[in-house]
Amino acid sequence: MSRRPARPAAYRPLARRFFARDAVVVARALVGCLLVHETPHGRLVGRIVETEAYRGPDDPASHAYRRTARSAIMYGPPGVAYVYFTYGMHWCLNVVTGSPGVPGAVLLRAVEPVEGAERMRRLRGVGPEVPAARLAAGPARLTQAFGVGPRHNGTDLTAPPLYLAAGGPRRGTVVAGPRVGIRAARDRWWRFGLAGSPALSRPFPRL
DNA sequence: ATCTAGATCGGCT
DNA sequence: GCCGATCTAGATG
Repeated sequence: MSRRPARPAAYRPLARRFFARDAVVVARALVGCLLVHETPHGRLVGRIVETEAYRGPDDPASHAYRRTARSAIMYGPPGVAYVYFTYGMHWCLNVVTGSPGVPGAVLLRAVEPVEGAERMRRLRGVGPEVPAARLAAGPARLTQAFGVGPRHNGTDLTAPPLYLAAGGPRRGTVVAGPRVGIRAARDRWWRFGLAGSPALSRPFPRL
């Protein structure tokens, strides 16, 4: 019996057309996929356990609700990174969805480390008291653990060094809930997660 | 378990 | 000027 090795020599990037769909569809589909960063110091890999969809002029919570210098990238081609700065100190990573003129993006909120947990620990500046599953359990923790920052804004996420990859058959159930930190449109359940994952930024409310 | 404050600054009303 | 698509440490039930 030949089985998939735990640490394959390479991962298969998701094609650009994967992202050329509605943000809500892509957000749900990305749960279980992989985030890969090939750095000079080694490869960092995490399984995506939490995402959020942000759309365009119909979504008051989205940066692309209005087209501005910052949000213009969400109006561009899909499969591109949108990295923004918030709260004076944090960076968050999105992948642009839809098609030029139809804005959208998916915020990567949490991954469970698959490869490179030790390096992630150093990048986070935390010790062994933090369990591996908590190293990238939040949008700003994720970027810090993966060494992602402003230099990645506008880069292509369908090819190395920083890319998204297929994750094989999805284990577990995808659940939905209101987006975190969003007051507007709380009835739109555009936050998706792997039910019961220890790497979620926070639990999904039971309703 | 749940709350609060404080850090810190770019974007945009 | 105000306010975040956040995180951490510390206090309190």
